[in-house]
Amino acid sequence: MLISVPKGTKDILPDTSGYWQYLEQTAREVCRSYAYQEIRTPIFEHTELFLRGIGETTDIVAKEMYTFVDKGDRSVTLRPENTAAVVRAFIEHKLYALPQPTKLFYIGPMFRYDKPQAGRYRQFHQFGAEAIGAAGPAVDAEMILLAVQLCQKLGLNELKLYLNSVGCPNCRPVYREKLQDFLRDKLPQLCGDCQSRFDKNPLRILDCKNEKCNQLSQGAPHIADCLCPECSGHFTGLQTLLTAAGVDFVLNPRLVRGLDYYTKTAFEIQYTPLGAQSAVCGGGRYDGLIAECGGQPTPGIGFAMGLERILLALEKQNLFPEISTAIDLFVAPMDQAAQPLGLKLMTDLRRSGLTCDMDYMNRSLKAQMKYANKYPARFVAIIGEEEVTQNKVMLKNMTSGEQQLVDLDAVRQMMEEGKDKE
RNA sequence: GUGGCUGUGGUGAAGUGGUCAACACGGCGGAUUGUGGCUCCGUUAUUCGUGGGUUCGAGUCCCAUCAGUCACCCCA
Repeated sequence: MLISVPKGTKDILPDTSGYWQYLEQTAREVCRSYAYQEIRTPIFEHTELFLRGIGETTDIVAKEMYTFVDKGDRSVTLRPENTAAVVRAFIEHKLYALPQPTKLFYIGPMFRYDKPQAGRYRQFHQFGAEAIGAAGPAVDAEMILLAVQLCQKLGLNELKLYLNSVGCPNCRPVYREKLQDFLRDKLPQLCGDCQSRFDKNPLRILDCKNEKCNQLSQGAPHIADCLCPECSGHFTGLQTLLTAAGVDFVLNPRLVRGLDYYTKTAFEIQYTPLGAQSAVCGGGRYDGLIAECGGQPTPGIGFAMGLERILLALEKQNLFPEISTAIDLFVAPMDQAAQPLGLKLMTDLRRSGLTCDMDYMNRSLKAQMKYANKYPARFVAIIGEEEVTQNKVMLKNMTSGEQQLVDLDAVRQMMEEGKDKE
């Protein structure tokens, strides 16, 4: 019986790992230019962290976590997202003692027990950024700019930025009640999911894809109209900043985040061609989270990007860079007696940064030439009996077809000359 | 978690109850016993996701199971 990868996981093979490296590198570059520094937190944390941070009633916590008890009887959980862990680290290592705000980014795998689908895996990867310690809308703007700029740098267009404010503990309950009042008499007509949402999280009803629910919720009060002066000022301030920065956005009063910790700003970047998994990036402000996790009350904002989804979008738009497998030199030994000389040659060249490979399969010379062409190799060094006795190699330039018998020391020189000509 | 579709070699796929499971690409080997990207030749699935069942006989029908995929749900 063959063993395959667990459901919802994937091997990233050499034919695609280059795209991942490109994506990660681009993200790092953008972060560098925004002065965000990388943080690497553990893949698993105490379950308690996510219960408190994300919220016990959210779907993520209620039914999607990989939770287990370890041999020391501790309940631990594979991280389903990384904001709670970053906040934990912020408090644990007293990063608040450093000049504020603390600007961090991360790249790594996350785990959710979901039913797999295109762009949705049980182990998936997120790139995310967090800015902790600053309350004003300018950080919100920077955060959104960072996400947008990364998308632009990757060449993605057709992206839409949606913006909303979900209020704060002062004004959200007020809005919640208004919304419930509006929906109360329509309750029996709503779908089953929405009926149960009515008490738990009525804001999510606005986000329901069911057409009937959608119609019924038309005309519902907008949260933007119910914000307290503080939140409302923050929201308009952010819009002014974004407009000044030349960022297009769409106000979406129905945009709701799925995690409990969000306050004020909520945003999402969508790539519509991806269908049901069109949300490529999502984030927002979480002014209550740090205190919730046991720190001093501290404001914060962040976002996360689904890298598999970004990759899907890049693929759809043909935006992958060319990944070359070319090498500088392929060594073709005619028999095993030629191997020591070949190895020695390669070791010298590799030390000086050249890429070399050799045939290890005792193939015929013809087969070796064919193989060398797959890379392709710029040069091939043929080593037969005669070469071994003379301590030389037959160096062939694969572009020009020229070849000559040369000393080992001369090989590098010839290869560099060849490079100049090209 | 709910529902629809799919499952044949490394890959793309023919085959819809009855002799060796087409074909294409790729891989390997050869035509040239020291030389590539073209051409030609040979070779490459004791077996049709897995396990049961129906039948004289199943890749082909039925059931179960697993996996993939799409939609819902959820979210990045």
